[in-house]
Amino acid sequence: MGLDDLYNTSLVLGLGFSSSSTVETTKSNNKVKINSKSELPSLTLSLSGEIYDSTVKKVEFSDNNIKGQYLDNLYRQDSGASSFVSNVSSVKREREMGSEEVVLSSRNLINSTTDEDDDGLINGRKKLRLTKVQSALLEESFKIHSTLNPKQKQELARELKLRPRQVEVWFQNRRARTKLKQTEVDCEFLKKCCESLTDENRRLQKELQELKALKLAQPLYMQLPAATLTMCPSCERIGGGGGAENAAKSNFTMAPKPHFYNPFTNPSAAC
DNA sequence: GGAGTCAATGCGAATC
DNA sequence: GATTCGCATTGACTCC
Repeated sequence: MGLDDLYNTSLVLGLGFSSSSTVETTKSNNKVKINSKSELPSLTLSLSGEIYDSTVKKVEFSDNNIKGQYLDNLYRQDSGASSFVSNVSSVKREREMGSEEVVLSSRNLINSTTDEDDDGLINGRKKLRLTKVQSALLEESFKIHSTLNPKQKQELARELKLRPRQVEVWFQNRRARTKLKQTEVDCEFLKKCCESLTDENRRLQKELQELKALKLAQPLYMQLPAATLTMCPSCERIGGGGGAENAAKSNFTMAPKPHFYNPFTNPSAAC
């Protein structure tokens, strides 16, 4: 099959919705919203060359070179920055978007004839670089909704002159990058939390050690259950049957030094 | 030339 | 069963 056959005689049957309407569905997590107002499915029949640019109605070629250039322009912007080269080997992918099939298959046939063609294609795969305009539009669209429904995908692909699959892949990779970035941010946050908790733990351990040492150094009266010690309401001293003396003798000093008393054993000790 | 970026691929899981 | 997604991976390309 030659280019004449590919380009002039390939008809594309497409099923879609009218461009003036929008679809609305709700997806659980990603908040995809598409308005479903006056949705009218439509069937279109066109030449394969019209797929990526609806403004192109009819193109006639004087020779195969011009035809080839036109084919290239369908897949490339900014001097080759956005070239489509993908071996559509996957059966899964060949199912996608029937209207593109003719063109993709045709291009693939062209590429598959040699390992390297005029564009420097090697094994049918060349790095696609999106143009700034394409990237900007994709980013804008991503800000609005991080996932696309088929209608949005088609629309965006048509605007950007890309395959729907390429738009889909871009969004998948973009989501992956976003997730990776968020993971890195979360990781940093958790690191700081960990450091903070480690410091806090260290401080509390130290405090615990000090309290244990304090307890060992405390006289017996201080080790009484709290319920048995009552602060003297008048002088704010705690009674404790000689505890004060022991406390005074103790090497441990507390400031201000309280007055202990025990109302159960020596109620008169209160001031 | 090695590292990083990013479009593209393949596959399994989930959903309908 | 078809479709879409996430994920791991590949490979082309750029930058230093």
